[in-house]
Amino acid sequence: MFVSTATNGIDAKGRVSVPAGFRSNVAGGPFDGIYVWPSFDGPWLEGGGQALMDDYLDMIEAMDPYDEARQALEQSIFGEARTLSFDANGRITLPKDLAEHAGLDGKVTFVGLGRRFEIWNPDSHARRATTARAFAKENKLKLRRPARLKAVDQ
Amino acid sequence: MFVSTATNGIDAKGRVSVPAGFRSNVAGGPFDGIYVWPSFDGPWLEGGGQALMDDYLDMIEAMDPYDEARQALEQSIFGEARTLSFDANGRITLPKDLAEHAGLDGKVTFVGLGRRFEIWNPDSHARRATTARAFAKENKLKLRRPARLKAVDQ
DNA sequence: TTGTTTCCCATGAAATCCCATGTTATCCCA
DNA sequence: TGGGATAACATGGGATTTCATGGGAAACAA
Repeated sequence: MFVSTATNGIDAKGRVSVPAGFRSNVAGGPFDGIYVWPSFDGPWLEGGGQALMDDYLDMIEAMDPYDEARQALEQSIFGEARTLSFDANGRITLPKDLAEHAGLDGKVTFVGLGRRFEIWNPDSHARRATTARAFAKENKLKLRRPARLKAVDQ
Repeated sequence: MFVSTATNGIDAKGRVSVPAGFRSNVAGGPFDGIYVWPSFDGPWLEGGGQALMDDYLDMIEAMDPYDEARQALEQSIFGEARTLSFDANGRITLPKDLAEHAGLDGKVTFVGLGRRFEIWNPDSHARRATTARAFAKENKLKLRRPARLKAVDQ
């Protein structure tokens, strides 16, 4: 599970350390690295490990082959995603176009969100985190008991 | 189940002993430790084990992916949470920003609340416990034996 | 060549591990 | 039921490892 937030630097070669907790979370996969693609929702990046991509594949395969939404998702996720491998010190090299999409420069913020994570410009993320906290407080009642807990007769 | 209240010291390195009863409650999980994040409701910390985080993940994933409330909750829970591992003696190291959020200094109070627990400044907790007791007395008639909840495969 | 990418090693700071100790709680047996 | 033995717990401090980061050399591409 991806949790917590960490800000690391981008060096002159475009390298960024992936937080150690994120790395251990994808360890054991078919390759030593992560999948990253531009969010189609805004100026940040989405990422995850093999397990996340398998989930998306299952969801997409459950749709009809020529469903327009399916084709859009296939294109926007699988078409845009990169496999970024770790170097011996746990860094990835961020491709320029991805850095551009997210407005990354100098420093980047990794945000764990459970099954997946996001990569943000630190300033943009700080603003978002502030509003999110207020919004979470107002909307906490939307959290409902998990579906896997069912009432039964005793 | 997390129950009872205990107050332990923070040492110079920021280490705190987690009450033994809390530790045994999360034993057997994928890592030997707890998840802790700042409450978005006030100056204290929320915590739990893997089971609690799995519940939150289920609840959040049951919401519409583009619901703003969902994104705010994802950010405020998973984005802010830390995995704090126990050392050989059952201590965690409290990150400075978490200690700051809860106004912790010298001593901390763990409060068991069933599926989750909270971490408080001992003085703040004493004040809250007093008002909570009065509130419970006024609202005791709301207690009803619920239908039993059982975990089921989905 | 010239620029880019990958691999390798160095370094300082921070986090973690390991061992020691006093105190409290629990066990056990008379 | 008393009371000593034993184990569990909370705490302190030094040693070691991990982590993030920087830079050079070798492989590769244009």
